[in-house]
Amino acid sequence: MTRQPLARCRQHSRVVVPLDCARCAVRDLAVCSALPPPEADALERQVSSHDLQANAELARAGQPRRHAYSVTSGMLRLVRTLADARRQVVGFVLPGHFVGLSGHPTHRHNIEAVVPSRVCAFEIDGIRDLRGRYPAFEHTLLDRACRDLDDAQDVMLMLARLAPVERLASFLVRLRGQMGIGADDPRMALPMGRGDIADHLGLTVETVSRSFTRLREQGVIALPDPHHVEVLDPAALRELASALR
Amino acid sequence: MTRQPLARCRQHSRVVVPLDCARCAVRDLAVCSALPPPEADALERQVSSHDLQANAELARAGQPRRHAYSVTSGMLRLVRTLADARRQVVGFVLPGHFVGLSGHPTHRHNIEAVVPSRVCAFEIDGIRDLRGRYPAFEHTLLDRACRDLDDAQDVMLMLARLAPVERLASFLVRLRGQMGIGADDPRMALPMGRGDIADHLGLTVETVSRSFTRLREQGVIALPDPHHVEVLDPAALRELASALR
DNA sequence: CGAAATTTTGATTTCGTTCAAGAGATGTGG
DNA sequence: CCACATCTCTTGAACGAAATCAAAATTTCG
Repeated sequence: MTRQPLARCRQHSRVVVPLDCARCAVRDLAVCSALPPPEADALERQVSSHDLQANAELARAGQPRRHAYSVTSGMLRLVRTLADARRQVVGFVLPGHFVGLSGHPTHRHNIEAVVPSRVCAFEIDGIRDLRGRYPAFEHTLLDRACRDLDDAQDVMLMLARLAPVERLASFLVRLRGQMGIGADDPRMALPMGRGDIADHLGLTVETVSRSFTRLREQGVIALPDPHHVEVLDPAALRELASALR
Repeated sequence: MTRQPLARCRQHSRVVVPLDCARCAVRDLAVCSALPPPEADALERQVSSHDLQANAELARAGQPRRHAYSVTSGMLRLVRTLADARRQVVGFVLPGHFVGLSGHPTHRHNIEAVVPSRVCAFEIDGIRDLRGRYPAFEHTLLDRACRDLDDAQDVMLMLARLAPVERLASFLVRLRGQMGIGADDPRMALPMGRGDIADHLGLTVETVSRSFTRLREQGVIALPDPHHVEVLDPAALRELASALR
């Protein structure tokens, strides 16, 4: 139920930048890799790259769905808001991931940048076209949709049945997975604020903050600053995040 | 956190029945319709039909994923359970719907019959094969996966931010949609028990029961018996279920 | 460096859970 | 087909955990 700072809609919250797929940092992660090189070029012609500043809105709920996006750098959040400002962050989108594909003709949530980010925008029509022509592309999309569905079900269990500290632990474990952080590396960055975490976990900012404090007091994590976590006791964290596979 | 009656594992909880796709009640709803008639026959050879009695287990979490299922009659539930018996009903599966497709090699939840049901079981390998050979089939699967993902996100918002009465209202509206009940028909059946509803909504049985009572007291619904609801004030119900699109 | 925003901590209230018991439905065997 | 036993659902009372309200501490950024 956190009130989010309005996305700054001033002129340069969103800037088109030159496209350079050959040097794309997430090329092998991204859906693009599902296409053979010549067709990847065809895709490239339909794609535009955009720089977003923090809190910029890439799409708004209810708008016609014209593009899908692949994140190159930074982090996006998917946000659903009720009339009375109750908010839910459905998920965070990290580099290499794809967002915005759906049968619905309109967006079902806002897509916003958590931090300054860069995305590739794909024309929906072009995607439909490529889906029809390159089975491998459609195959990749279906695999990803299945994985997203599995993740969504993890989140559902968390929201339905876990206590606040367990939700936070589960979130940290899940995020480490998404970020590809190895079990050996204790450090992790939390680009999003407490409000976003609260709205993702179905809690208030205060409860999230208290949960962080409890994990710290129990020696499970250290908090050099609000945006950096060090996992001191990975086993304990995993134990709390029982929801995880 | 409701303890569920154990699935009766006696001999005939699951029975193979003769297959008759031509007379399938859900033929045009089901994924089968994505294949042209000759190939539908190929599919038919890989499919087996099963009768399940109430609470029979079709799959158990952790088991290798060998089949996916299309429901012909009755109702299934997808259940995730934690070590300490906390339970979540991820979703209910109605006739014409498809379940069990995922990249994961093992099942992530139990698949159980809510009431006596009939399903068609598809070999996972056969599906993979058909996906490769018939783009229209894969296309249908992707569309369905996207829709399931949208639904999952509706549920996430409900779990994260709605009050008990709102959750129940949202559930009733959603179920009516899934069941294809028209706005003109006030009656609906609730095949599942209060425990399943509670575990779907992230509440206790008591709170679900009280929420039903409150909706009844407010004149929004009537409850001829615990398994039948009559929607007296559809507008009020929709208003409460604000989560809905 | 200083102002604004974010995060943390504390006190109080509220709502859903828990515990307990009674009412009603279901289904089995006589 | 009915009586009885069992299971499910509903209702009530007490408790407790998270929300809310309030304010101090810390971080961020111009």
